[in-house]
Amino acid sequence: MDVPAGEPRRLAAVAVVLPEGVTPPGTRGRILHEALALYAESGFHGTSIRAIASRVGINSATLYSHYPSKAHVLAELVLIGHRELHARLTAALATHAAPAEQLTALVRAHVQLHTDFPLLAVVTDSELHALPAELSAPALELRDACRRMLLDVLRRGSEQSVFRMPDLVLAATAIGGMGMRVAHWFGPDQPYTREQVAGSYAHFALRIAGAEQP
Amino acid sequence: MDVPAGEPRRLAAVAVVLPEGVTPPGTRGRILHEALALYAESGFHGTSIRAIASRVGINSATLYSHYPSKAHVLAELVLIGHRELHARLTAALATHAAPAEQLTALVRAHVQLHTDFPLLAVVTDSELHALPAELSAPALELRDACRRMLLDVLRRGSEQSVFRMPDLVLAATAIGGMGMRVAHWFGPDQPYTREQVAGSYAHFALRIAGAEQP
Amino acid sequence: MDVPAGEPRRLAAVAVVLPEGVTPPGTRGRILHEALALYAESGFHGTSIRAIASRVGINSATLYSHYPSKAHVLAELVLIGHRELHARLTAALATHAAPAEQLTALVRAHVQLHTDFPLLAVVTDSELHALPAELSAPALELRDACRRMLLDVLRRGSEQSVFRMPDLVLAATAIGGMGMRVAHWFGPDQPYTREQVAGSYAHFALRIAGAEQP
Amino acid sequence: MDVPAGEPRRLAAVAVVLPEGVTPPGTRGRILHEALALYAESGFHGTSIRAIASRVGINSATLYSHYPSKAHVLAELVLIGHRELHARLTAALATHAAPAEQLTALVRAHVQLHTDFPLLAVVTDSELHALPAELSAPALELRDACRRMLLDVLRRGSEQSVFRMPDLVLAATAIGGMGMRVAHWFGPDQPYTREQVAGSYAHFALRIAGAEQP
DNA sequence: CATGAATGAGCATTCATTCAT
DNA sequence: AATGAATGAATGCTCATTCAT
Repeated sequence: MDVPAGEPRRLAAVAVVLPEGVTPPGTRGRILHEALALYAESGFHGTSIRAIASRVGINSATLYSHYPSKAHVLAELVLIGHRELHARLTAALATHAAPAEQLTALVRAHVQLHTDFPLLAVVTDSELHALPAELSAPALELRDACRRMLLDVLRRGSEQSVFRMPDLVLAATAIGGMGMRVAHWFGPDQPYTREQVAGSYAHFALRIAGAEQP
Repeated sequence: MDVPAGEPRRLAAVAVVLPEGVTPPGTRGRILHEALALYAESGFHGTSIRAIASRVGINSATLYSHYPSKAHVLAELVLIGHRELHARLTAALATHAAPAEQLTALVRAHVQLHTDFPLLAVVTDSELHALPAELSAPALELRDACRRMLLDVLRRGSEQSVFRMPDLVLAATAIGGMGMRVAHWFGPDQPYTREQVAGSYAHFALRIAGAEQP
Repeated sequence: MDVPAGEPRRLAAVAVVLPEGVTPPGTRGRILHEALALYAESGFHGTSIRAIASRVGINSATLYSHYPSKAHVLAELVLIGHRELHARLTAALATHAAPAEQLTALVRAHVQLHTDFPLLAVVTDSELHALPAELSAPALELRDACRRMLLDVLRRGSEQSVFRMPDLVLAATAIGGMGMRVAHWFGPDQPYTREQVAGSYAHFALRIAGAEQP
Repeated sequence: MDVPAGEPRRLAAVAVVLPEGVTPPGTRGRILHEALALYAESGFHGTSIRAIASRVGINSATLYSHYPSKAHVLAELVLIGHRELHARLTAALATHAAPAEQLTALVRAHVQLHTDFPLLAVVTDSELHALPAELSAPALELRDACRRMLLDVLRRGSEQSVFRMPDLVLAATAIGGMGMRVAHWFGPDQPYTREQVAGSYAHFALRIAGAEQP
């Protein structure tokens, strides 16, 4: 029931994009790019240090001049992804004060992160568990903060009777879950723009929350 | 924004459960069980044939008396998962004729598959891409059939003006996506029963579809 | 300088032929046939017990009802080959009393063994060394007897001044060596009959021995 | 009828010798040496990468820093062997213009290659078929060129009525075959020098060709 | 006689990582 | 910063052989 047509690849997107400003320059940045492409396609355990190095055009030993281990490369990607999500959600939340507008902004931001950086989102969501606890901890804190933002908005909307939903936490899981999945099917082969998807999903979120319909 | 509290594990569930009647007997079935546990926790590439064999209590070479390769073990799991989903959705669809009731039944079935067999669902959804095309093909056909069931119900509901949504396909991706994610957080550590989750999610789906609210 | 055109296969012939009367009946005989084909093509170490069993159409365990080990199958082939050679050479020697006629008969028999049973000859010559000493011993005795037959004929011819050659042993190695190589290139793809090859090689042997030319 | 006394070993020689100047330096060269010894004794399939590495004194993984596969090690040996043969035959041919002298030089060179590098000759002749076609192709071309050199000399000798033989191609197979076999029995345990063997075999070749005897 | 399941040892190869240069 | 060589451990898988049925 993952809707757009089923190909065996893990995601539909191809372009390897990282948020601006956060990618380190030079070889270190190229390592990050190529690792992202491979981790997204084949997963952390399915990707070898040699495969990354080969795509970068360096010797695999050289990678260790830039990162202390294969896991640290993933950790940096996972952290970049979570930081970008957290920053966007924080900014979205600040644009409005009313829960309905905040929920809209939050979901739009969440979805657009997944349309703008689908590879990063897939890696951030699906490969985090491959990291040892001490490397995933910073990302997990950000993830928790993001989760609380959504729950807070839903709670305030409920308290103000702007929202009406059977269960707050379940609504949050539903809204979060549908957004995360976008990274897997969004890509150049389907007809929607990022704004269309984000807008529709924000609309769905309002409906899930039981917001008064305009 | 994956809501219940963040631990580094890939899913919250622990019990290894497979649908009744489809698990082969004897050693072959035990291999399937232990492989499911490991594939769910560490992924296909993160799981070694020796790790599976060791949990089963057999020599790793013995595994090859039952499956021709590591990938065939995954292929059987993935196929079982898709078959169970397809069977449940088909049965759900048959219980009613009206789109709203059908959508409710469909989403309840979809969600309950993810609460009843969370490990299988995670493997089915996340590890399918590790298979060579010829091994994933049967599952992909079933997946496509499931996708069409959901789209058909939404389409008929729209045509009968029972549903009202901005875009049919996007609604389907949202409904499907939120259900798939359930496998990751549902487990013994959270307070909801399978019926509560299924009921709430069916409710959310109706709202996403813009169904007339009672 | 192995003359007919160079293909990567080990020998040109294809038909799997064993001497009449010596092949055991039933499954045991079929094992011998298929083992011969595989040992000739890929060598003892390059052939697995399962490959033999698969060609025979039996389970690999069944092979052990007929032979105590993989090496014993080879040992039987090697012994059959040496027995056939020894029998033919003995018969050839008995047909005449004069050294020149004896040498002719001996070389014709030697060459024809290699044209009649090229696979067996290749296995007999090239795979014997893969056997443990106790399994190869009976064949080695026969091989030694064959060697002595040739040397004796050459010696008697020399003593009677029918032959005239720089060195007896070296002549024997040359005559033996050229005959052994026949198994590698003789086959249906080249224009000579077994009689033509045998006749020419016998002629060459007489010349090597420095026999009076008719 | 392989004449010098029968031991179960594949060849009588022990010293591992490779042509000067062509062996790569350092670890790569040592790998080549030890692989030659083992391939000659036990064949390609009977030799493990670990056995080679152990004789070299390196970890088996280190071998892959020098050769991409076990087959590539054999391919290099087989190519060295064929190159050396081709070079020696070419040089031999150039020393004289008359067919009889050319045949003598050719056979002396052929035989001496087998006395000087018996292990290499055995591997070159007997293990080539274990290579995939693309790895054996360069050697097969050289082998073909060598074959044509011998045939050309025999043909010119026949045309000039210096040689007189029943069949050109069969004479070539005989001359080539007897030379190849030398690698198997020549060694420290027998009384002939390389020059004695080469001289006698050249003499035999002239007789096979039916050359006018001085 | 034949089998399917089982095994311990071994296979070629790849792994992430280290280190001297 | 970058490399080629090196390594110990591990990879998926095949080996010849055994054994209960």
